[in-house]
Amino acid sequence: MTGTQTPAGAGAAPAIDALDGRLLELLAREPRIGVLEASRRLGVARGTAQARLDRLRAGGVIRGFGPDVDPAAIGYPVTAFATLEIRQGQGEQVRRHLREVPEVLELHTITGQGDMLCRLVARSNADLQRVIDRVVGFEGIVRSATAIVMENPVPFRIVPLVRQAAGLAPETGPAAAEG
Amino acid sequence: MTGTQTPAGAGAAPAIDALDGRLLELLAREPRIGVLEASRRLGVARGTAQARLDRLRAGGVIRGFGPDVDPAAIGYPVTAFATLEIRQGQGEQVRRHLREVPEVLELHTITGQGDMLCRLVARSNADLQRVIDRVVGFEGIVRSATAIVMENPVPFRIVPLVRQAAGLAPETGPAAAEG
DNA sequence: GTCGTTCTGTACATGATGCCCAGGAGAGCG
DNA sequence: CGCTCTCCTGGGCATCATGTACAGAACGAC
Repeated sequence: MTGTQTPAGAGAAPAIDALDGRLLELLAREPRIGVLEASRRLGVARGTAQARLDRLRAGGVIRGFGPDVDPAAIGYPVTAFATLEIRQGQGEQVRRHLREVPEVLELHTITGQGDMLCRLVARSNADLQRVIDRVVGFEGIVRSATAIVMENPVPFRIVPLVRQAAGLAPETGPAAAEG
Repeated sequence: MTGTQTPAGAGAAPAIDALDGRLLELLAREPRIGVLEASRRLGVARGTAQARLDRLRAGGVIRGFGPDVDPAAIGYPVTAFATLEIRQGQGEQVRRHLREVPEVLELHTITGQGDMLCRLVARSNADLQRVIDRVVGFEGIVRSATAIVMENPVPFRIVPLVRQAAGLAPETGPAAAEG
């Protein structure tokens, strides 16, 4: 470990270099790839690729390799974002409430006192009503606004950001948005 | 393609059963696990686990096993959501514009004519201004509102939804929110 | 110049993978 | 009731990747 940096809190942020960036990009594009195959493609020794990967994982850059599950494929094709206004001091209760709702895929607290933003999924537009009722049916929530997702022109991606962080040139190929 | 919508193949989306659900949960919790180890934990033959996994992947339930990269760890600790109002007929241009911005991690079109919602990251609050300027500095965007994420009480998770879809009992353990 | 770090190339033992097959249990159908 | 189809089981096999280790070379820092 080169543990000179000890950034408390937010971002550890050990800037990644070009090799890290290429490794991450490779893993994002072809997750089934192994360390050995990755090292071949990167043109480095296997030990190097392995050391880099270990370092990225230890440094928290790679949180894990969780399966990317498509909610639509398991019966939840409708996605929505709900903005919730929370009564003063009810934040913790609301958090606990929303954590219990499976259809709440993620929850953020955002600027503006008492505001939260959450991503929801539902089995249908009609079912979304049920989900919203359950979500907002809680005393601590004083107001809510829901926006239904119609299309997803840019699915979640990380590769372009990784390339930028690694000092690599922006993608130029035909398919310039993956990962 | 639009990642969230159900693909044209319509007939697909076969409800997953309990074994599928447990397999998905296992993979979500311990991604480094192999098929062999998974089959042991599930108490089924290896061939069964392998067949189930293959089926889940073929059916689009598992899109892949991409590395879960933490933007904060590569120098982008600030997250924000921006709502954009788009001028009639400029949607496609705006999409292409936003696709070119690495800090745009995902983009959705939402209800309300001409509205989009995107997730942004930045190196700092000050840097966020630069990102927003780049995002909204485009003729097709007539208005925008940004909400900075302060906390993330529920990071993106899929396990509770999978359990529900698979007909398994909701999580009851001490740590009831992962994935 | 010398030290410390990183990368290289190689080696080895272990274990997982991909693939195959015969048999058995269960569900649905005629 | 008996049949067939599907799925799961349990085993085997060859190949391949993994984890780990080590000595030497390249590079930059002091």
